[in-house]
Amino acid sequence: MIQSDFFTSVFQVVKLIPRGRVTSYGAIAAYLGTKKSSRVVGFAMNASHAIPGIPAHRVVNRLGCLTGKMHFSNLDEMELLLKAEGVIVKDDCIVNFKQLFWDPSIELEL
DNA sequence: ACGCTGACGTAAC
DNA sequence: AGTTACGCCAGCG
Repeated sequence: MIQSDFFTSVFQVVKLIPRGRVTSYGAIAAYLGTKKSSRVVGFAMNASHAIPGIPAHRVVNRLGCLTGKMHFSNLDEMELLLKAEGVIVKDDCIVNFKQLFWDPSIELEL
């Protein structure tokens, strides 16, 4: 185990995010059963920098805003990647976030 | 070794 | 209904 179980769980869920979809920290946290640990989920994403295959750009806050873009090499990186997948990003926020929202507690349940 | 902060979200006032 | 405070876990000062 390179990361803690919680971190690993987060990574697993994030890696399962389909292309062109996005999810929120809270959704992942809720899926893990610790919705109060949403902060830790975001923090886990920080560790994702060392993990290839972790589309952190697909993970945004519950408002659909690219709050984590600042942590990318280039601020436009996250936004660019999302746009490349068909995600409409305006003012660092996903316009059709509700439409592209991918909830693990729902998608994975089905 | 102790305490603060941090890519959020919910609860309480 | 809006604002403030708190909780979670781990990394870093």
